[in-house]
Amino acid sequence: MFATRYSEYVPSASQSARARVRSELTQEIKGAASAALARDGAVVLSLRGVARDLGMAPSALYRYFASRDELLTELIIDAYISLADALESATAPRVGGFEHWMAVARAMRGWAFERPHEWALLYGSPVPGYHAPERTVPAAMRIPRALVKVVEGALADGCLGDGTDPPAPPAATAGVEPILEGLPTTLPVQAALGTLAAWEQLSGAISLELFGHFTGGLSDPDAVYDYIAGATAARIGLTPRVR
Amino acid sequence: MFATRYSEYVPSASQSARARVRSELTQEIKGAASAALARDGAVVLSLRGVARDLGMAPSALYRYFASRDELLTELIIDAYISLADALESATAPRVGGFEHWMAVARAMRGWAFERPHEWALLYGSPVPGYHAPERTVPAAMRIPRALVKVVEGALADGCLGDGTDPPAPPAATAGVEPILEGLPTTLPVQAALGTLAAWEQLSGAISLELFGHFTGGLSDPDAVYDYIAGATAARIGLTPRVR
DNA sequence: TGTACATCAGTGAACGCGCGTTCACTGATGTAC
DNA sequence: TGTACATCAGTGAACGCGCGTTCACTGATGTAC
Repeated sequence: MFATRYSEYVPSASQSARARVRSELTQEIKGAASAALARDGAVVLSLRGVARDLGMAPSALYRYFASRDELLTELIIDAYISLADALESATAPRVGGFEHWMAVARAMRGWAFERPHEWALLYGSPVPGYHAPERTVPAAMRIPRALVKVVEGALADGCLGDGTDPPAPPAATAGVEPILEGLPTTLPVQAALGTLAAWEQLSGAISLELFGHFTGGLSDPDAVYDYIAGATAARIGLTPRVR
Repeated sequence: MFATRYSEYVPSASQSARARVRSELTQEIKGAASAALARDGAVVLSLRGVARDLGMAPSALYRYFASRDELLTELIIDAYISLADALESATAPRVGGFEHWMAVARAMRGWAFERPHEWALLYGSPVPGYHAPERTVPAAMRIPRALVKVVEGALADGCLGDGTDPPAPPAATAGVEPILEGLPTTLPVQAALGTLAAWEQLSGAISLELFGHFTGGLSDPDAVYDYIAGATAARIGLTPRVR
Protein backbone atom coordinates (compact mmCIF):
# COMPACT_ATOMS: atom_id res chain seq x y z
CA MET A 1 0.00 0.00 0.00
CA PHE A 2 2.19 2.80 1.23
CA ALA A 3 5.94 2.62 1.34
CA THR A 4 7.45 0.87 4.33
CA ARG A 5 8.14 3.04 7.33
CA TYR A 6 11.08 2.73 9.70
CA SER A 7 9.15 1.22 12.56
CA GLU A 8 7.84 -1.63 10.43
CA TYR A 9 11.21 -2.61 9.11
CA VAL A 10 12.70 -5.89 10.30
CA PRO A 11 16.07 -6.82 8.83
CA SER A 12 16.53 -10.44 7.92
CA ALA A 13 19.05 -12.52 9.85
CA SER A 14 21.35 -12.84 6.87
CA GLN A 15 21.61 -9.21 5.84
CA SER A 16 20.79 -8.69 2.22
CA ALA A 17 22.73 -6.16 0.18
CA ARG A 18 19.83 -3.78 0.47
CA ALA A 19 19.76 -4.14 4.24
CA ARG A 20 23.48 -3.53 4.38
CA VAL A 21 23.17 -0.33 2.40
CA ARG A 22 20.29 0.62 4.60
CA SER A 23 22.16 0.27 7.85
CA GLU A 24 25.13 2.09 6.37
CA LEU A 25 22.94 5.02 5.42
CA THR A 26 21.31 4.93 8.83
CA GLN A 27 24.76 5.34 10.33
CA GLU A 28 25.53 8.12 7.89
CA ILE A 29 22.41 10.00 8.91
CA LYS A 30 23.23 9.56 12.56
CA GLY A 31 26.73 10.81 11.82
CA ALA A 32 25.44 13.94 10.12
CA ALA A 33 22.98 14.50 12.94
CA SER A 34 25.73 14.03 15.48
CA ALA A 35 27.87 16.60 13.67
CA ALA A 36 24.97 19.05 13.63
CA LEU A 37 24.46 18.40 17.33
CA ALA A 38 28.12 19.03 18.07
CA ARG A 39 28.00 22.19 15.99
CA ASP A 40 24.70 23.79 17.01
CA GLY A 41 23.25 21.90 19.96
CA ALA A 42 20.25 19.65 20.35
CA VAL A 43 17.54 22.27 20.65
CA VAL A 44 18.11 23.60 17.16
CA LEU A 45 18.77 20.19 15.64
CA SER A 46 16.42 19.86 12.68
CA LEU A 47 15.62 17.05 10.31
CA ARG A 48 15.66 19.47 7.42
CA GLY A 49 19.13 20.63 8.37
CA VAL A 50 20.45 17.10 8.57
CA ALA A 51 18.89 16.28 5.21
CA ARG A 52 20.47 19.41 3.76
CA ASP A 53 23.91 18.37 5.03
CA LEU A 54 23.46 15.00 3.38
CA GLY A 55 22.11 16.40 0.13
CA MET A 56 18.86 14.51 0.56
CA ALA A 57 15.24 15.49 0.52
CA PRO A 58 13.89 16.03 4.05
CA SER A 59 11.20 13.44 3.47
CA ALA A 60 13.81 10.78 2.73
CA LEU A 61 14.84 10.68 6.39
CA TYR A 62 11.45 9.27 7.28
CA ARG A 63 12.54 5.99 5.75
CA TYR A 64 15.11 5.73 8.53
CA PHE A 65 13.61 7.49 11.52
CA ALA A 66 9.96 7.77 12.37
CA SER A 67 10.32 11.32 13.66
CA ARG A 68 12.72 13.96 14.86
CA ASP A 69 12.29 12.71 18.42
CA GLU A 70 13.33 9.22 17.44
CA LEU A 71 16.51 10.56 15.86
CA LEU A 72 17.16 12.55 19.03
CA THR A 73 16.67 9.42 21.11
CA GLU A 74 19.32 7.64 19.06
CA LEU A 75 21.72 10.53 19.56
CA ILE A 76 21.11 10.53 23.30
CA ILE A 77 21.73 6.81 23.57
CA ASP A 78 24.88 7.10 21.47
CA ALA A 79 26.12 9.92 23.68
CA TYR A 80 25.56 7.89 26.85
CA ILE A 81 27.36 4.97 25.27
CA SER A 82 30.26 7.16 24.23
CA LEU A 83 30.59 8.66 27.71
CA ALA A 84 30.23 5.29 29.41
CA ASP A 85 32.88 3.80 27.15
CA ALA A 86 35.21 6.67 27.97
CA LEU A 87 34.70 6.11 31.70
CA GLU A 88 35.03 2.36 31.54
CA SER A 89 38.18 2.46 29.48
CA ALA A 90 39.86 4.96 31.79
CA THR A 91 42.62 3.24 33.65
CA ALA A 92 45.53 4.43 35.69
CA PRO A 93 49.16 3.43 35.22
CA ARG A 94 49.46 2.48 38.89
CA VAL A 95 46.24 0.59 39.23
CA GLY A 96 44.64 1.14 42.57
CA GLY A 97 41.38 2.42 43.89
CA PHE A 98 42.35 6.06 44.16
CA GLU A 99 44.25 6.34 40.90
CA HIS A 100 41.50 4.52 39.08
CA TRP A 101 38.91 6.91 40.49
CA MET A 102 40.95 9.90 39.42
CA ALA A 103 41.33 8.53 35.91
CA VAL A 104 37.59 8.01 35.60
CA ALA A 105 36.79 11.43 37.04
CA ARG A 106 39.19 13.09 34.62
CA ALA A 107 37.76 11.10 31.73
CA MET A 108 34.32 12.39 32.61
CA ARG A 109 35.39 16.01 32.53
CA GLY A 110 37.52 15.45 29.45
CA TRP A 111 34.61 13.94 27.58
CA ALA A 112 32.33 16.81 28.59
CA PHE A 113 34.71 19.48 27.38
CA GLU A 114 35.34 17.68 24.13
CA ARG A 115 31.60 17.39 23.49
CA PRO A 116 29.93 20.25 25.32
CA HIS A 117 26.66 19.97 23.41
CA GLU A 118 26.46 16.25 24.08
CA TRP A 119 27.06 16.84 27.78
CA ALA A 120 24.36 19.51 27.74
CA LEU A 121 22.02 17.11 25.97
CA LEU A 122 22.55 14.45 28.63
CA TYR A 123 22.83 16.53 31.79
CA GLY A 124 21.53 20.00 30.93
CA SER A 125 17.95 21.18 30.67
CA PRO A 126 15.51 18.70 29.22
CA VAL A 127 14.75 19.43 25.56
CA PRO A 128 11.29 21.05 25.50
CA GLY A 129 8.60 18.82 24.08
CA TYR A 130 10.84 15.77 24.16
CA HIS A 131 10.29 12.97 26.60
CA ALA A 132 13.04 10.39 26.81
CA PRO A 133 11.68 6.90 26.25
CA GLU A 134 12.46 3.94 28.49
CA ARG A 135 15.11 2.56 26.20
CA THR A 136 17.50 5.40 27.07
CA VAL A 137 17.61 4.20 30.67
CA PRO A 138 20.08 1.29 30.37
CA ALA A 139 22.58 3.51 28.60
CA ALA A 140 22.09 6.32 31.11
CA MET A 141 22.63 4.00 34.05
CA ARG A 142 26.04 3.01 32.79
CA ILE A 143 27.43 6.33 33.98
CA PRO A 144 26.77 6.01 37.72
CA ARG A 145 27.43 2.31 37.30
CA ALA A 146 30.94 3.07 36.03
CA LEU A 147 31.65 5.08 39.18
CA VAL A 148 30.22 2.39 41.41
CA LYS A 149 32.38 -0.21 39.69
CA VAL A 150 35.53 1.64 40.67
CA VAL A 151 34.54 1.57 44.30
CA GLU A 152 33.47 -2.04 44.08
CA GLY A 153 36.86 -2.84 42.63
CA ALA A 154 38.62 -1.09 45.48
CA LEU A 155 36.48 -2.98 47.97
CA ALA A 156 37.34 -6.27 46.34
CA ASP A 157 41.03 -5.36 46.43
CA GLY A 158 40.76 -4.55 50.11
CA CYS A 159 41.75 -0.94 49.69
CA LEU A 160 38.46 0.75 50.53
CA GLY A 161 38.55 2.65 53.81
CA ASP A 162 35.75 4.09 55.86
CA GLY A 163 35.53 7.46 54.17
CA THR A 164 35.25 10.82 55.88
CA ASP A 165 31.59 11.62 55.32
CA PRO A 166 29.32 11.23 58.32
CA PRO A 167 27.33 7.98 58.49
CA ALA A 168 23.99 8.25 56.76
CA PRO A 169 20.87 8.08 58.90
CA PRO A 170 18.36 5.29 58.20
CA ALA A 171 15.98 7.57 56.32
CA ALA A 172 18.69 8.42 53.80
CA THR A 173 19.94 4.87 53.32
CA ALA A 174 16.39 3.64 52.90
CA GLY A 175 15.51 6.54 50.62
CA VAL A 176 18.21 5.73 48.14
CA GLU A 177 17.42 2.00 47.87
CA PRO A 178 15.36 2.10 44.64
CA ILE A 179 18.13 3.56 42.53
CA LEU A 180 20.72 1.22 44.05
CA GLU A 181 18.61 -1.76 43.04
CA GLY A 182 18.53 -0.43 39.49
CA LEU A 183 22.28 -0.04 39.16
CA PRO A 184 22.73 -2.67 40.71
CA THR A 185 25.58 -2.72 43.19
CA THR A 186 27.03 -4.98 45.82
CA LEU A 187 28.46 -2.09 47.81
CA PRO A 188 27.45 -1.42 51.39
CA VAL A 189 24.76 1.22 51.28
CA GLN A 190 26.94 3.83 52.95
CA ALA A 191 29.58 3.54 50.25
CA ALA A 192 26.95 3.41 47.50
CA LEU A 193 25.29 6.55 48.78
CA GLY A 194 28.66 8.22 48.97
CA THR A 195 29.35 7.27 45.38
CA LEU A 196 26.06 8.75 44.24
CA ALA A 197 26.94 11.94 46.09
CA ALA A 198 30.30 11.90 44.35
CA TRP A 199 28.52 11.57 41.01
CA GLU A 200 26.51 14.67 41.89
CA GLN A 201 29.70 16.46 42.91
CA LEU A 202 31.52 15.66 39.69
CA SER A 203 28.59 16.41 37.41
CA GLY A 204 27.94 19.63 39.31
CA ALA A 205 31.57 20.65 38.98
CA ILE A 206 31.58 19.91 35.27
CA SER A 207 28.25 21.57 34.52
CA LEU A 208 28.98 24.75 36.47
CA GLU A 209 32.33 25.11 34.77
CA LEU A 210 31.14 24.12 31.30
CA PHE A 211 28.05 26.30 31.41
CA GLY A 212 30.07 29.33 32.42
CA HIS A 213 29.26 29.86 36.07
CA PHE A 214 32.80 30.38 37.28
CA THR A 215 32.77 34.01 36.36
CA GLY A 216 36.17 35.56 36.44
CA GLY A 217 37.40 32.11 35.66
CA LEU A 218 39.72 29.70 37.32
CA SER A 219 43.38 30.26 36.64
CA ASP A 220 44.06 26.54 36.93
CA PRO A 221 40.79 24.68 36.33
CA ASP A 222 42.48 21.31 35.97
CA ALA A 223 44.11 21.58 39.37
CA VAL A 224 40.88 22.69 41.01
CA TYR A 225 38.95 19.83 39.48
CA ASP A 226 41.63 17.35 40.40
CA TYR A 227 41.55 18.47 44.00
CA ILE A 228 37.79 18.17 44.12
CA ALA A 229 37.79 14.77 42.44
CA GLY A 230 40.41 13.61 44.92
CA ALA A 231 38.39 14.97 47.82
CA THR A 232 35.33 13.00 46.68
CA ALA A 233 37.48 9.88 46.63
CA ALA A 234 38.60 10.48 50.19
CA ARG A 235 35.03 10.93 51.35
CA ILE A 236 34.10 7.51 50.00
CA GLY A 237 37.18 5.83 51.47
CA LEU A 238 39.52 5.75 48.51
CA THR A 239 42.88 7.18 49.43
CA PRO A 240 46.18 7.43 47.59
CA ARG A 241 48.64 4.73 48.60
CA VAL A 242 51.39 6.27 50.61
CA ARG A 243 54.33 3.95 50.83
CA MET B 1 11.83 61.00 13.52
CA PHE B 2 10.87 57.49 14.52
CA ALA B 3 9.18 56.58 17.73
CA THR B 4 11.38 56.23 20.80
CA ARG B 5 12.87 52.83 21.42
CA TYR B 6 13.44 51.19 24.76
CA SER B 7 17.15 51.71 24.90
CA GLU B 8 16.85 55.44 24.39
CA TYR B 9 14.33 55.93 27.13
CA VAL B 10 15.46 57.69 30.29
CA PRO B 11 12.81 58.22 32.95
CA SER B 12 12.86 61.58 34.70
CA ALA B 13 13.67 61.74 38.38
CA SER B 14 10.16 62.76 39.31
CA GLN B 15 8.22 60.11 37.45
CA SER B 16 5.53 61.56 35.25
CA ALA B 17 2.21 59.81 34.96
CA ARG B 18 3.26 58.47 31.61
CA ALA B 19 6.50 57.09 33.05
CA ARG B 20 4.56 55.47 35.86
CA VAL B 21 2.22 53.75 33.44
CA ARG B 22 5.22 52.74 31.42
CA SER B 23 7.04 51.03 34.24
CA GLU B 24 3.83 49.34 35.31
CA LEU B 25 3.36 47.89 31.85
CA THR B 26 7.01 46.89 31.74
CA GLN B 27 6.39 44.88 34.88
CA GLU B 28 3.24 43.42 33.42
CA ILE B 29 5.12 42.26 30.34
CA LYS B 30 7.84 40.73 32.49
CA GLY B 31 5.14 39.05 34.52
CA ALA B 32 3.52 37.53 31.46
CA ALA B 33 6.92 36.46 30.15
CA SER B 34 7.75 34.94 33.50
CA ALA B 35 4.49 33.00 33.46
CA ALA B 36 5.24 31.76 29.96
CA LEU B 37 8.71 30.76 31.12
CA ALA B 38 7.31 28.87 34.09
CA ARG B 39 4.78 27.17 31.81
CA ASP B 40 6.83 26.28 28.75
CA GLY B 41 10.51 26.94 29.45
CA ALA B 42 12.96 29.51 28.14
CA VAL B 43 13.82 27.92 24.83
CA VAL B 44 10.30 28.22 23.49
CA LEU B 45 9.66 31.60 25.06
CA SER B 46 8.50 33.88 22.26
CA LEU B 47 7.74 37.55 22.06
CA ARG B 48 4.68 36.81 20.00
CA GLY B 49 3.40 34.42 22.63
CA VAL B 50 3.88 36.95 25.40
CA ALA B 51 2.12 39.60 23.32
CA ARG B 52 -0.73 37.19 22.70
CA ASP B 53 -1.11 36.51 26.41
CA LEU B 54 -1.32 40.23 27.02
CA GLY B 55 -3.69 40.90 24.13
CA MET B 56 -1.19 43.22 22.49
CA ALA B 57 0.32 43.43 19.06
CA PRO B 58 3.75 41.75 18.93
CA SER B 59 5.32 44.94 17.70
CA ALA B 60 4.15 46.79 20.81
CA LEU B 61 6.66 44.94 22.97
CA TYR B 62 9.48 46.66 21.14
CA ARG B 63 8.58 49.84 23.01
CA TYR B 64 9.65 48.06 26.18
CA PHE B 65 12.38 45.65 25.19
CA ALA B 66 14.82 46.03 22.34
CA SER B 67 14.71 42.34 21.46
CA ARG B 68 13.77 38.90 22.65
CA ASP B 69 17.24 38.46 24.09
CA GLU B 70 16.89 41.56 26.20
CA LEU B 71 13.64 40.27 27.66
CA LEU B 72 15.37 36.98 28.37
CA THR B 73 18.18 38.83 30.12
CA GLU B 74 15.66 40.53 32.40
CA LEU B 75 14.08 37.19 33.23
CA ILE B 76 17.46 35.67 34.02
CA ILE B 77 18.40 38.53 36.30
CA ASP B 78 15.02 38.36 38.03
CA ALA B 79 15.45 34.62 38.53
CA TYR B 80 18.90 35.07 40.09
CA ILE B 81 17.50 37.76 42.36
CA SER B 82 14.60 35.55 43.36
CA LEU B 83 16.87 32.62 44.17
CA ALA B 84 19.38 34.80 45.99
CA ASP B 85 16.62 36.35 48.07
CA ALA B 86 15.35 32.90 48.94
CA LEU B 87 18.82 31.82 50.08
CA GLU B 88 19.56 35.00 52.00
CA SER B 89 16.28 34.96 53.83
CA ALA B 90 16.66 31.34 54.86
CA THR B 91 17.29 31.20 58.56
CA ALA B 92 17.21 28.47 61.11
CA PRO B 93 15.28 28.53 64.38
CA ARG B 94 18.42 27.57 66.30
CA VAL B 95 20.83 29.90 64.66
CA GLY B 96 24.21 28.32 64.23
CA GLY B 97 26.52 27.54 61.42
CA PHE B 98 25.26 24.08 60.67
CA GLU B 99 21.56 24.78 60.98
CA HIS B 100 21.93 27.92 58.93
CA TRP B 101 23.73 25.98 56.20
CA MET B 102 21.00 23.38 56.15
CA ALA B 103 18.30 26.02 55.87
CA VAL B 104 20.06 27.65 52.93
CA ALA B 105 20.69 24.32 51.21
CA ARG B 106 17.05 23.35 51.60
CA ALA B 107 15.92 26.75 50.34
CA MET B 108 18.01 26.20 47.22
CA ARG B 109 16.40 22.89 46.44
CA GLY B 110 12.96 24.16 47.37
CA TRP B 111 13.30 27.10 45.02
CA ALA B 112 14.48 24.84 42.20
CA PHE B 113 11.56 22.45 42.51
CA GLU B 114 9.06 25.29 42.74
CA ARG B 115 10.48 26.85 39.59
CA PRO B 116 12.03 24.07 37.52
CA HIS B 117 12.18 26.07 34.32
CA GLU B 118 13.86 28.98 36.07
CA TRP B 119 16.42 26.63 37.57
CA ALA B 120 17.00 25.16 34.12
CA LEU B 121 17.38 28.64 32.70
CA LEU B 122 20.04 29.52 35.25
CA TYR B 123 21.91 26.25 35.62
CA GLY B 124 20.89 24.08 32.70
CA SER B 125 22.14 24.19 29.13
CA PRO B 126 22.85 27.62 27.74
CA VAL B 127 20.03 28.88 25.53
CA PRO B 128 21.25 28.48 21.94
CA GLY B 129 22.04 31.75 20.24
CA TYR B 130 21.81 33.68 23.49
CA HIS B 131 24.88 35.11 25.13
CA ALA B 132 24.40 36.43 28.66
CA PRO B 133 25.59 40.05 28.93
CA GLU B 134 27.87 41.29 31.70
CA ARG B 135 25.04 42.77 33.70
CA THR B 136 23.78 39.31 34.68
CA VAL B 137 27.01 38.66 36.55
CA PRO B 138 26.35 40.57 39.80
CA ALA B 139 23.02 38.81 40.24
CA ALA B 140 24.56 35.43 39.41
CA MET B 141 27.35 35.91 41.94
CA ARG B 142 24.87 36.37 44.75
CA ILE B 143 24.25 32.61 44.78
CA PRO B 144 27.75 31.37 45.68
CA ARG B 145 28.08 34.52 47.76
CA ALA B 146 25.09 33.46 49.85
CA LEU B 147 26.76 30.14 50.61
CA VAL B 148 30.05 31.80 51.44
CA LYS B 149 28.28 34.18 53.82
CA VAL B 150 26.99 31.30 55.89
CA VAL B 151 30.51 29.97 56.34
CA GLU B 152 31.86 33.46 57.05
CA GLY B 153 29.19 33.83 59.70
CA ALA B 154 30.18 30.57 61.33
CA LEU B 155 33.82 31.61 61.28
CA ALA B 156 32.95 34.91 62.94
CA ASP B 157 30.96 33.06 65.59
CA GLY B 158 33.88 30.78 66.24
CA CYS B 159 32.04 27.64 65.25
CA LEU B 160 33.91 26.74 62.10
CA GLY B 161 36.03 23.63 62.43
CA ASP B 162 38.71 22.25 60.18
CA GLY B 163 36.49 20.23 57.91
CA THR B 164 37.09 16.70 56.73
CA ASP B 165 38.24 17.30 53.18
CA PRO B 166 41.95 16.88 52.52
CA PRO B 167 43.98 20.10 52.43
CA ALA B 168 44.14 21.61 48.97
CA PRO B 169 47.51 21.62 47.21
CA PRO B 170 48.96 25.00 46.18
CA ALA B 171 47.96 24.58 42.54
CA ALA B 172 44.30 24.25 43.51
CA THR B 173 44.27 27.14 45.98
CA ALA B 174 46.04 29.35 43.47
CA GLY B 175 43.80 28.18 40.66
CA VAL B 176 40.65 29.24 42.40
CA GLU B 177 41.85 32.73 43.34
CA PRO B 178 40.20 34.69 40.49
CA ILE B 179 36.68 33.65 41.37
CA LEU B 180 37.29 34.22 45.08
CA GLU B 181 38.33 37.77 44.36
CA GLY B 182 35.11 38.30 42.48
CA LEU B 183 32.86 37.08 45.24
CA PRO B 184 34.62 38.49 47.36
CA THR B 185 35.25 36.61 50.58
CA THR B 186 37.32 36.92 53.71
CA LEU B 187 37.43 33.16 54.25
CA PRO B 188 40.71 31.27 54.34
CA VAL B 189 41.21 29.83 50.90
CA GLN B 190 40.77 26.24 52.07
CA ALA B 191 37.31 27.00 53.43
CA ALA B 192 36.42 29.08 50.39
CA LEU B 193 37.42 26.30 48.04
CA GLY B 194 35.43 23.85 50.13
CA THR B 195 32.41 26.11 49.89
CA LEU B 196 32.69 26.28 46.11
CA ALA B 197 32.89 22.50 46.02
CA ALA B 198 29.80 22.40 48.20
CA TRP B 199 28.03 24.68 45.74
CA GLU B 200 28.89 22.23 42.99
CA GLN B 201 27.65 19.36 45.14
CA LEU B 202 24.31 20.99 45.89
CA SER B 203 23.69 22.20 42.36
CA GLY B 204 24.69 18.81 41.01
CA ALA B 205 22.33 17.08 43.41
CA ILE B 206 19.48 19.38 42.48
CA SER B 207 20.06 19.24 38.73
CA LEU B 208 20.42 15.47 38.55
CA GLU B 209 17.25 15.00 40.56
CA LEU B 210 15.26 17.74 38.83
CA PHE B 211 16.29 16.71 35.33
CA GLY B 212 15.27 13.13 35.96
CA HIS B 213 18.52 11.24 36.33
CA PHE B 214 17.61 9.28 39.43
CA THR B 215 15.86 6.64 37.43
CA GLY B 216 13.80 4.34 39.53
CA GLY B 217 13.52 7.27 41.85
CA LEU B 218 14.39 7.90 45.42
CA SER B 219 11.84 6.73 47.91
CA ASP B 220 12.76 9.56 50.28
CA PRO B 221 14.44 12.30 48.23
CA ASP B 222 14.22 14.84 51.04
CA ALA B 223 16.13 12.62 53.43
CA VAL B 224 18.78 11.84 50.83
CA TYR B 225 19.28 15.49 50.01
CA ASP B 226 19.38 16.43 53.68
CA TYR B 227 22.08 13.87 54.34
CA ILE B 228 24.13 15.11 51.42
CA ALA B 229 23.70 18.76 52.38
CA GLY B 230 24.75 17.89 55.92
CA ALA B 231 27.76 15.99 54.65
CA THR B 232 28.89 19.00 52.64
CA ALA B 233 28.66 21.09 55.79
CA ALA B 234 30.85 18.65 57.69
CA ARG B 235 33.45 18.72 54.94
CA ILE B 236 33.76 22.49 55.26
CA GLY B 237 33.90 22.40 59.04
CA LEU B 238 30.32 23.17 59.97
CA THR B 239 29.03 20.61 62.42
CA PRO B 240 25.81 20.31 64.38
CA ARG B 241 26.20 21.48 67.96
CA VAL B 242 26.04 18.51 70.23
CA ARG B 243 25.45 19.60 73.76
C1' DT C 1 -6.80 78.76 30.92
C1' DG C 2 -6.28 77.85 26.20
C1' DT C 3 -3.80 76.70 22.12
C1' DA C 4 -0.01 74.60 19.10
C1' DC C 5 3.18 71.37 18.86
C1' DA C 6 6.13 67.48 20.21
C1' DT C 7 6.33 63.09 22.17
C1' DC C 8 4.85 58.67 22.91
C1' DA C 9 1.99 53.99 22.86
C1' DG C 10 0.08 50.82 20.30
C1' DT C 11 -1.75 48.84 15.70
C1' DG C 12 -1.80 45.97 11.72
C1' DA C 13 0.27 44.52 7.72
C1' DA C 14 4.18 42.73 5.84
C1' DC C 15 8.94 40.46 5.12
C1' DG C 16 11.67 36.55 5.08
C1' DC C 17 12.64 32.68 7.33
C1' DG C 18 12.56 27.83 9.05
C1' DC C 19 10.30 23.93 10.79
C1' DG C 20 8.00 18.72 10.95
C1' DT C 21 5.38 15.93 8.40
C1' DT C 22 2.43 13.92 4.55
C1' DC C 23 1.69 12.08 0.08
C1' DA C 24 1.57 10.62 -4.65
C1' DC C 25 5.11 9.62 -7.68
C1' DT C 26 9.22 7.42 -10.25
C1' DG C 27 12.88 4.31 -10.76
C1' DA C 28 15.81 0.94 -9.02
C1' DT C 29 16.60 -3.39 -6.54
C1' DG C 30 15.31 -7.84 -5.00
C1' DT C 31 12.47 -12.32 -5.26
C1' DA C 32 9.61 -16.26 -6.85
C1' DC C 33 8.56 -19.17 -10.42
C1' DT D 1 18.66 -18.15 -17.01
C1' DG D 2 14.83 -15.24 -17.87
C1' DT D 3 10.58 -13.04 -16.79
C1' DA D 4 6.76 -10.89 -13.82
C1' DC D 5 5.86 -8.93 -9.84
C1' DA D 6 6.57 -7.05 -5.20
C1' DT D 7 9.29 -4.26 -2.36
C1' DC D 8 11.86 -0.47 -1.32
C1' DA D 9 14.54 4.31 -1.59
C1' DG D 10 14.27 8.71 -2.61
C1' DT D 11 11.99 12.97 -4.79
C1' DG D 12 9.56 17.24 -4.92
C1' DA D 13 5.66 19.73 -3.95
C1' DA D 14 2.63 20.99 -0.57
C1' DC D 15 0.30 21.92 4.11
C1' DG D 16 -0.01 24.52 8.12
C1' DC D 17 2.43 26.50 11.45
C1' DG D 18 5.24 29.86 14.22
C1' DC D 19 8.87 32.98 14.75
C1' DG D 20 11.60 37.95 15.29
C1' DT D 21 11.58 42.21 13.51
C1' DT D 22 10.46 46.47 10.69
C1' DC D 23 7.66 50.23 9.37
C1' DA D 24 4.24 53.67 8.29
C1' DC D 25 0.26 54.88 10.63
C1' DT D 26 -3.29 56.77 14.09
C1' DG D 27 -4.70 58.59 18.30
C1' DA D 28 -3.81 59.86 22.85
C1' DT D 29 -0.99 62.19 26.32
C1' DG D 30 2.15 65.64 27.82
C1' DT D 31 4.55 70.38 27.45
C1' DA D 32 5.73 75.24 26.39
C1' DC D 33 4.11 79.62 25.65
